[in-house]
Amino acid sequence: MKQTNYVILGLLSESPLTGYQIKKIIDIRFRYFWSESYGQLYPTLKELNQKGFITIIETEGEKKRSQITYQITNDGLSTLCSWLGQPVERESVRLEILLKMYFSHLVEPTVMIGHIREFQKKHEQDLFILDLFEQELQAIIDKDPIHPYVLRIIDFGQKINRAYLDWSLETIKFLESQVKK
Amino acid sequence: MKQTNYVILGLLSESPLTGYQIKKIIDIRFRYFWSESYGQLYPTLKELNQKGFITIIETEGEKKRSQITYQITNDGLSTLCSWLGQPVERESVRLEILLKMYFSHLVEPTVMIGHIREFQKKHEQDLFILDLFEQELQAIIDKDPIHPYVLRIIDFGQKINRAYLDWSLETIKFLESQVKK
DNA sequence: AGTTCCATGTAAAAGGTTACATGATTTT
DNA sequence: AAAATCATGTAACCTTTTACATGGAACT
Repeated sequence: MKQTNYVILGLLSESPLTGYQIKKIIDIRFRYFWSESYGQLYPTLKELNQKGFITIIETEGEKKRSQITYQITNDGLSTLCSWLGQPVERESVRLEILLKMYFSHLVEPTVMIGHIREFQKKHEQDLFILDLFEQELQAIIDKDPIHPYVLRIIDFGQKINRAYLDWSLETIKFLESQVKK
Repeated sequence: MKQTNYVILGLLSESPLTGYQIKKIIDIRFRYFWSESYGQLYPTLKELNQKGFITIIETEGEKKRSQITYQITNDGLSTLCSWLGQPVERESVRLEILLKMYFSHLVEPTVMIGHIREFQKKHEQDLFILDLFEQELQAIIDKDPIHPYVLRIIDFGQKINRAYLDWSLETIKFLESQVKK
């Protein structure tokens, strides 16, 4: 079963959510290690519902706005737990910037400097947001047993982004030394 | 045009290669930031050939073993260079281990400790190989103007893998503290 | 009145993996 | 003689993105 299923089951194991809310959570909290598109999410929600791993609750409960809130079932929860026990299989990383860096001796060093500055800007922002998250979470760390787990994934993001930024600085320095030649 | 095209063009910009050799280089040198399958590579080589970005040389030049060596054309080279000038677009990272970590409060801490130890082992090996690469390259750094560029991508790999390993150690420590409870 | 956000969805295309087939060569 | 590696390729399948359509609600 594709991974999208488990992301959905995992998020629904915490609380009932709509497809739209699931997408937002992935975009914000999982941004630096996961992504999903609507074209993937909505059909998968339907499939999970058909299989009985999730059910619909309070369709148009109070609001008239069309929204479908899903809840995980016992079947869904045990499927999720059995997946958690399986060995980690897929680890896919594809960084175009490294591909470009590798071949960038073919163009002016300034070209690559531009790319890396963009990369740097993006990951400075990511790190900034993660640091905020961490602070907020540290303040309420004991309120929920999940919090220390969340902190671990925030820490991962921080470490990775710091590595990205270190590399960017060093690489810009190197490329600037190439310009002078 | 999909990224596979540019990986191929990039590698052929250094020297003529067969599809099989391209695959091996990607598996070894680009392992920690890129991957390609044969099902993707061979058809793409055909397409690039049809478009005139690469040509076939010395098909069965000396050896009788069926092998097709490709060479980049001027068209291919200028296509590659124009891509190098375009802003970096896709940066896809999908780490199942973080997904599992996020939801792992649902299972025994020992389960996740097992997963992380595997992860750790894998990236210790990666780092070991990168350190070897670095040493070899440092010894011949002045022999080719490309070498300092290659060193930059090795450095990236080292930084990322060190971040992975730091995180693994800290996270195993945290999970072990959860076991005792 | 217009824009933005909420919210769901689909169809087509693109991207990518897996499993298989084939056969030569080299190593054990 | 068997196993591993070199080498190419394809077809089926799965996964994922993109672009579009729809319309209500909230904000400005």
